[in-house]
Amino acid sequence: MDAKRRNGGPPRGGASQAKRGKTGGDWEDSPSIFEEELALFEEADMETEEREGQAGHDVIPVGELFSADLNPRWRRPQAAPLNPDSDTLVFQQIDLDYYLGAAVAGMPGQSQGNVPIIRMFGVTDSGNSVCCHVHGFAPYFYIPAPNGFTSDHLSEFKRELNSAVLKDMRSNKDNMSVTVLAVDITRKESMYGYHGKRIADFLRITMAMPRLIAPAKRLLEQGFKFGPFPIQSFSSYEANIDFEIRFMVDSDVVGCCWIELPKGKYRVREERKVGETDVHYPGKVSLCQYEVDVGWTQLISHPAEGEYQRIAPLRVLSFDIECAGRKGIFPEAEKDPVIQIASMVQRQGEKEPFIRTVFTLQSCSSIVGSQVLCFTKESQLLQSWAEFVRTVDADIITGYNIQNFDLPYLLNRAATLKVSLFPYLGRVQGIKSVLRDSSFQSKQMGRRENKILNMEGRVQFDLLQVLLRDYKLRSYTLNAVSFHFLQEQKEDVQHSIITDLQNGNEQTRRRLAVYCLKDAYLPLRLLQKLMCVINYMEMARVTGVPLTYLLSRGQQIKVVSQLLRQAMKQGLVMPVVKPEAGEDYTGATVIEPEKGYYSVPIATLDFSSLYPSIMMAHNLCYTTLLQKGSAEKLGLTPEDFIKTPTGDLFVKSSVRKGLLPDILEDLLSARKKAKAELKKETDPFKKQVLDGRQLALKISANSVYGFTGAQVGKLPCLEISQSVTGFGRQMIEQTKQLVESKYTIANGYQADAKVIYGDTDSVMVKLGVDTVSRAMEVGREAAEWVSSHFTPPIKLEFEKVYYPYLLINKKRYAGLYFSSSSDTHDKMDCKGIETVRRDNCTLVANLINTCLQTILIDRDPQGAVAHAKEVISDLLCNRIDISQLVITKELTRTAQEYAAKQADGERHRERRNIGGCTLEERFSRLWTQCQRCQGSLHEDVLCTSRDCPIFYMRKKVQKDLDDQEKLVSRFGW
DNA sequence: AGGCACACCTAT
DNA sequence: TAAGATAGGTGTGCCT
Repeated sequence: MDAKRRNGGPPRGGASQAKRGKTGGDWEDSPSIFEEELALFEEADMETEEREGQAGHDVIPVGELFSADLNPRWRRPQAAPLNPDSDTLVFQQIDLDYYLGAAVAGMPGQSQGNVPIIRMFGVTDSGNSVCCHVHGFAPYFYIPAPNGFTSDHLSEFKRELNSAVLKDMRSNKDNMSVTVLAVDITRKESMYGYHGKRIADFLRITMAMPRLIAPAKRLLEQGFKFGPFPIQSFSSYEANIDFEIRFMVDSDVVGCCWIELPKGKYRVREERKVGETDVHYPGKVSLCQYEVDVGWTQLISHPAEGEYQRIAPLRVLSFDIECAGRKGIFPEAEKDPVIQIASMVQRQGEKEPFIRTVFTLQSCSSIVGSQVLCFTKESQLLQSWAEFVRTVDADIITGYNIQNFDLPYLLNRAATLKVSLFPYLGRVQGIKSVLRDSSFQSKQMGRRENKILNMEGRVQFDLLQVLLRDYKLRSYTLNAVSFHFLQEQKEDVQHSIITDLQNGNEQTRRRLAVYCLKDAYLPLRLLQKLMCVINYMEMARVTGVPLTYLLSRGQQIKVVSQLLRQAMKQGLVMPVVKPEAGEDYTGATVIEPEKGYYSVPIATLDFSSLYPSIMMAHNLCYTTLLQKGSAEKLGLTPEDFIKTPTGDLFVKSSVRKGLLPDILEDLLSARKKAKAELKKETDPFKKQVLDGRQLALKISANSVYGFTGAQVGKLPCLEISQSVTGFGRQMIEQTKQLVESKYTIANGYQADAKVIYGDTDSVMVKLGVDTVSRAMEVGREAAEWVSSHFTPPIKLEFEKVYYPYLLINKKRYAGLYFSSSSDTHDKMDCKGIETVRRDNCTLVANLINTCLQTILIDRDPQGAVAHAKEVISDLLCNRIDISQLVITKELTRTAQEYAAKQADGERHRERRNIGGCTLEERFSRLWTQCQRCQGSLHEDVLCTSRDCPIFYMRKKVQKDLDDQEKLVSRFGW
């Protein structure tokens, strides 16, 4: 059963269904468009056949045996011999982690016991995979040296701390004797607050393993005594940095960058036979073609510039599974078999997948353009697919909801069938892929329960997760998403008949296989269309975090990574603050709207990148903040610092340039550069990369402010964030004053200009001009003039003209948007109105949308009212498809809660109890019909149950009609 | 009826 | 252990 998308949706969009109207039994229809597409791949393949070997499209009954040699394409290109004495090894690193292992002879670092080893995975230009073990890097943190501390005290401090840490350990299963590797005195300065560039002695404490940092920090905080010093509590610095980030910052490695291992500086690992082990010179442990050891200071990391902007020919594997569920029951891996797995493999940068294959249980007719492998035993199917994954050696694994459905299902199914060789999906031999539960919580995304599966060296890039993070959509089913972005839909197979198709014949199973293949193909198409891989890589490069962090972590880590890099250059260290929620601070101003319908052009002026430019203009940073009394203590004159609108003090850049302004300048100038290159570039692929880059740079710049205001965060600084919003409030107010004072009749203009609305960084101005082009002219001039009143890089820009403009309320308006041309509008822009809100059913959204069009384009408000009345009448007379009345989002979530509850068998706690309505009742109300009126839409049996969707929607539409009428009378049409 | 707390989702 | 920010409209439930 196609379980993961079975989120209980109502029959979707009556139209497409009525058109197709296929039910079980009607299977032997003509080939679908997708099948023709697949067949076209076959023709394209003929050309490359000779070079890459046979694609092998035939149906292959595999039976008891399986051999990867069935298809020579599966393997990566042969790797040329690598001689470390004469060859440099260059690869793009795509995943980076660390493990604890025995030291390798000849490599730097501790030689005793288990040591942390960084592991980088990547791909060379020729498409060969690389696993690189990086040795000698150990985790560390800082504390301020106590008064009177000299190098004579180092060994005693180290000894005492070491024994304290050892004593603190509950169990010492690794039998460690040395936990503290080193303690050094270094000259550093805290990045928090300006204190006259007073560089002080810090102790840099190097630990043997990353997990020893936290206890060492805790012990030092709690109060630590050593030598002649009294017991004291030490604050710590940079003790909360992930080990991977620590390494990347220190070695100047960023996510997805190119790594060069110079000749003579690394060692190649060879394949070892069983029994030939040598603990000091280990053999290959990974499935990668090249496996090497290198000292952490020997590798060269190339900044993503020039030729190193390129992307290696990564292998992207997309897959989808089908299981044969029982009627009406969510498939359970313990009971329901996996019957098909379709896989498509594409090289990043190429247009089409070069491997298209489907593994089926039982026979299946051939499909032109793809390889069908049939199995008689499910366990064989599973094991062979795992071997397929290992053979293809994918760098990126994608699909739709693979993280929370397909992969967990396969793993659990394999465990049920005792397919012992299945759960080794990573690139490191002998590391079992294990399922874990995790819950990720943020204000932005709420609580999200996720399954986590380790697959060392392969990046799991679940398209659903990407879409949930980056796009606000009404529905996240693969079908809806494909339609939205590709105007294409899934193959038409009702999930309820999947089991029947499986139990039919090789023709019905073929139909299922085509469906399954398409579900593996669509994610690839979407990745390509949305440029996800490229955009994520650019984000990793810009912010310096590993690719995987972008999907598994929040926003903060990206800023931390950049902050640490900038701080290191200046000898600054980042304090560890313990997160505690405090009082909210004041945010932006929303100018009281002059509500109404404007049949004159309204010019809109915006501050571009308002918050970043405020931080740059006023040098707001941790390092420039003057804490209470500091100004006097440091003998600063009033010329040395500024007072922000919130009364906070910051030194000027003449005294010290802040880190945050530096980061922002780098980001924004890099963005300018990327945009300039984008303009010049002709190669579409390079263009995509550059566009992804400029987008990443913009997003990164905008997230710096949020980081300083994140009270439960790594380094909140409300003085910065409240000063930023304070400046913003002042600026929007001043902008309003300036515009209204200059553009007056008294100053020789046609009319007195009026700012009718504004939010945070924008003002909407009625300039009193008649035409769009005139509004553009005056708007441009006004923006430039206002800009001259502010400190660079703060800049007010003319952005667009609305004509006409309907201002309903704060954060709710609509208008025809003119920016590229003054003759024709680019679009109808709707903000905050039902049409853009996902908590409304499509009937209401469509109704309002049509009304707005009638009002704004046809300029016929009476027509809008008439339309609303017509819809009401349709509703009362049963002429509206019930699916139009359902809120997809609500439905999806309720269905998911329901499914989750069924899966757990646990008592479900209502998050929001609506009128004592239980989850089951809610589910059934959304899923089917109101229990009382049975969904009747006729007025005679008007249902007044609060839980009746019809009643609810009728009320809603009625209200919207009222609103329309109110609008008409309010604005005097 | 009106006020309040809360949920949800958007604008910026 | 990790988690960007605040402002604000609209609707529901519940109390007085």
